Amino acid sequence: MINTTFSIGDMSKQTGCKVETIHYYEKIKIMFEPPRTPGGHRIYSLTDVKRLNFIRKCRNLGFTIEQVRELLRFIDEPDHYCGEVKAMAMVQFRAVQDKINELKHLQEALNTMITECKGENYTIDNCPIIDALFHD
Amino acid sequence: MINTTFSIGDMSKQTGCKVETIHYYEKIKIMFEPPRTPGGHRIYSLTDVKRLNFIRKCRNLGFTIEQVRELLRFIDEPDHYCGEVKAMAMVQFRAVQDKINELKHLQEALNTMITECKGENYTIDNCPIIDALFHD
DNA sequence: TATAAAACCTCTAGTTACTATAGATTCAAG
DNA sequence: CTTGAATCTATAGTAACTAGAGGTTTTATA
Repeated sequence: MINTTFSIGDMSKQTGCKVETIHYYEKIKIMFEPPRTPGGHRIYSLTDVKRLNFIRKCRNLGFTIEQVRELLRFIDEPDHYCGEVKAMAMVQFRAVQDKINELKHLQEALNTMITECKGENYTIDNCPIIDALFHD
Repeated sequence: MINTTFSIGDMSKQTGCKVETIHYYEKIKIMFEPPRTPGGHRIYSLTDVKRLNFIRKCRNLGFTIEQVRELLRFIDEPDHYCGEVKAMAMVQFRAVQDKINELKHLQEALNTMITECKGENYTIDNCPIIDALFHD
């Protein structure tokens, strides 16, 4: 069949995106309002499934909704260049790198505290972790 | 002076924590309600400054407010052991490690897309990034 | 001491990206 | 034809703040 249709539940299964989230994406207008059955249930096409997949993948890559919205503009409107997309991906790459560095610092701090702490039966009074955190 | 006092603005400067956030911490009861001036302004002590510093440091280390609340219980209530604190720090350490691994995967995916993309004058139609995201 | 500006007060609503609930309706299977 | 699953709309809740309105108090300067 060329014109397969999907209920919102089908879409949900295809994409791993919850039904409520699809409603939400429609509300914030990154998914289009689909046609309805006479009873009012949403009818989706394969294009919709692909679009939703795109959105989910972008989200998993750490793009914000607003960034996804921008990427979708590239798709929805003609006259955009691949370079624009690449630039966004590179910005995102650097943002991820920053986040990784930050977390590494954090991990070091935790590690220092953990290795210095004897644990067990020592009381809070002389716990190096509390100490490190509490006394500047 | 032994009993130095601080206005909420002083506290804010000492800790780098916004005034509104201090209000918020009071509302959710991780900071105590301090005494007031006759006019109703909050009066803080050095202990309050230290407590707020503790909270901010924990937050910067990635602890949630609820985890901070638990750590504060260790401080506020006697009869707790250092080992409990250490255990929480270790759980946090592992959580951070997981997050780092996740971000590294994400970064690889982005990198693959970026290196495959010629950018520049190529149109959206044959952009490998859009392609990778859109066509499953 | 008067006054004006800065800081503070309370309360409410907004942020991000969903998630969860309630109560009603529609659809699909037997 | 009936029943249970899926769907509908609308609203409120989540985390951890942030921002704003509109009013009062404090502090610094003239």
